[in-house]
Amino acid sequence: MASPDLREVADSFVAGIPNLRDQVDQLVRSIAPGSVATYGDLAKSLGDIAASRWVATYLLDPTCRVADFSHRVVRSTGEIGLHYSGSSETKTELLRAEGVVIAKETVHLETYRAQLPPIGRSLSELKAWQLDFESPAEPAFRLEDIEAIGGIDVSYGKVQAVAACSRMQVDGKTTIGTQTYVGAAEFPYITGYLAFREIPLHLNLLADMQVAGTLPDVLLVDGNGRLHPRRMGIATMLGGLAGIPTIGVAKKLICGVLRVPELRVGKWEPIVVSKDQPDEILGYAIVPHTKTKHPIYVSRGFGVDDQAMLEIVERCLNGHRSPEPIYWADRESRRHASTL
DNA sequence: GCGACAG
DNA sequence: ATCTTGTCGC
Repeated sequence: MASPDLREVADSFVAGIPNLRDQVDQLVRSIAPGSVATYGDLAKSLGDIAASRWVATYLLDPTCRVADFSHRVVRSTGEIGLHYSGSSETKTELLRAEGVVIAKETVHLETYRAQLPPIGRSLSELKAWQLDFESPAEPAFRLEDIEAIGGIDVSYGKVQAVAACSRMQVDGKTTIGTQTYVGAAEFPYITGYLAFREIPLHLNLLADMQVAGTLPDVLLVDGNGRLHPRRMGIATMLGGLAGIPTIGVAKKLICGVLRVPELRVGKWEPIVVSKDQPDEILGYAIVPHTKTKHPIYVSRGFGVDDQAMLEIVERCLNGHRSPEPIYWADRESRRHASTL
């Protein structure tokens, strides 16, 4: 299997990501004076209610390009909510001036709710992309053939972000080296869509490593793999795009439930879709050491079976909560980002 | 009122 | 993820 030019993979991936800010701007401008929409209405027009918190955050930012129209966006309860000016009274007065009746700081949504236009090429399309994503054939993974285990993470500075990949020997604990890549993270963080925020940085870093001949044989990714609402977390998508075996390692549970009531330090326990489906295992949780009560959540990314996955992660556990490659990538990317 | 979700 | 002080513990 010819390995792909990762710079080209990065460029074409980026080309397929919509600009959510532009789309929210367009939607907000479409709300006529005298009517309102909710943050959730806008998110649904983008294609996923999960974006509602980001929409609210964006519209409350004073530098937002549609700040002058953002008073027309209220909470799902009809409550006026916050305003970029810092004053809900200002927001209320702006709405009243446009003829909207407000009682008890609340709008009657049934009366004033605007009809929003549909948006093409947005979150709905990204969701479909995740559901339809076709991973290339997974080459047989042979644990005895690997020479380097990588860990990849992203930290954020004022303007730009830094991706770092640290490589360790097969013992999982001996450092070989770290490479970094600085770039912009354009796409916002929305639960379930982390891949579209961080993979552009990941792929460009991996492209640099491809040139340098330093690509690891397996990559631990800060985030989930199969343990994802659509079974397509960042680790799975990155591995499929780059053709590199990956494992997802997260610090918080995004979905699913623990199959057992309690975790024991150092013991893997399955995470399943629900108590009713105890056989569909999405990933595994483990409390890595005595110092912490917090588990990590590990799931298959691409090209590695569950048994090899757990063996690799175990080798990398060395007194920190995260496996060493991720621990170091996090440390280095954060240190670099703090200087930006 | 509560659940409630990677980075 | 980031914003943030001192503080508790190994």
